[in-house]
Amino acid sequence: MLIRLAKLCLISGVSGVFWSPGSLRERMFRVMSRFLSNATNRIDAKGRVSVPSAFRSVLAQRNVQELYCFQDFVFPAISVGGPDLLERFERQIAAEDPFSPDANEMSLLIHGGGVFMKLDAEGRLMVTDFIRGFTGISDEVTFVGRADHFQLWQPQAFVAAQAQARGERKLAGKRS
Amino acid sequence: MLIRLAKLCLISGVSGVFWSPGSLRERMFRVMSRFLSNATNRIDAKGRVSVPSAFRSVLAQRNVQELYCFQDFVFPAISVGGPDLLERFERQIAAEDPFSPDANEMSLLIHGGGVFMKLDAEGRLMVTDFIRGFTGISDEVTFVGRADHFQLWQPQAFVAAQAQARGERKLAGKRS
DNA sequence: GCGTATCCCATTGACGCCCATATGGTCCCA
DNA sequence: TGGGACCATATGGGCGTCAATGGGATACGC
Repeated sequence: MLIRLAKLCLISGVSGVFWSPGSLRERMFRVMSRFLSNATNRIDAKGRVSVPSAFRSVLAQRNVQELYCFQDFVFPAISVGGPDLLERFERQIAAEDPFSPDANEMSLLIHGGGVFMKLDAEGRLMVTDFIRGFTGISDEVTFVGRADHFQLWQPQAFVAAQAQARGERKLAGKRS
Repeated sequence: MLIRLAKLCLISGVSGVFWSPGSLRERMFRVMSRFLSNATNRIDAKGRVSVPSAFRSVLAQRNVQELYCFQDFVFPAISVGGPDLLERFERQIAAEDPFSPDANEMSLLIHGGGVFMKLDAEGRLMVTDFIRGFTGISDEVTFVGRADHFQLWQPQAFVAAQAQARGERKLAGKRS
């Protein structure tokens, strides 16, 4: 527990300049905080789970009311961010050849595979079948910060993926 | 030809709606009223199925009373939108040589392969043989949001198509 | 007149909104 | 420095509302 809270404490206090897309105003917001670290919360009998407070305050700072959630392209995880996330994807569609089947597939994933969700008054979200089926989540959720968004993982799947990523980096070379 | 028609679909649809000029307020409105996410509902003994509430409210915001339904150009799915969808296609045809093979075939698909439908008082639509035959739908329908329209899929066909699209994206390494 | 589609009402199960509580941390003061 | 009041967060649960579904009744077309 001590370790978990210590991790969370880091999140709110982060500051510093880093590059991100968007206008100056948007960047000013993002500079102040980002989604960092991870925490595991339980799902209650009604299928709800509390979003970590640190993540909620990041959302509040960014004036994010509705959460755009989609099934991640590479990991068995649900990625969660503001509507700007969806707009970035749509911009990406518009950027590449809009005639390509690629764009059509992209739309199938980000529109057909994406949901807008809202938190309740206590900062909890419903863990729907949409989330459970794709992630394998049953009774616990691991929230993982990814700077401009965060992810929902099945706890064991997360530690496994993290361990594998760590191993691959070790094999890849001695770069930091 | 199929690719060509798919192009027309993308031109008139996804990219055409959301990147048109307009005030921030107008864009906000459009953002709020997109068809997003997917949901699977049962067909009752009379052959009716409830359109998800989220989609119905989008239709209401756009003052869509009659639904224009047509067989999708690339997927085994029925695409559903307002009359404006059909009008965009017709404008597209009018833009080309009216006697060209392209325009001819386009008309064959959007006119010959399209119907108008209405929802009942509870927001349900009849699943006709027109829909069943083309999609393979039997007792359940998956509604899939596609930004400016939505689609009716046979549930298994949808997860298969989505999985394939995701697999191709993963291989391409296009994760943003 | 019979099959089909539309209208209307009932049911129920899920979800949103609200308040309660416990657990653990922080801060203040002796 | 240690104890205790105070606070924040995570979690549990009651309850009302609404959406999804089922089914009877009626209108319409062949």
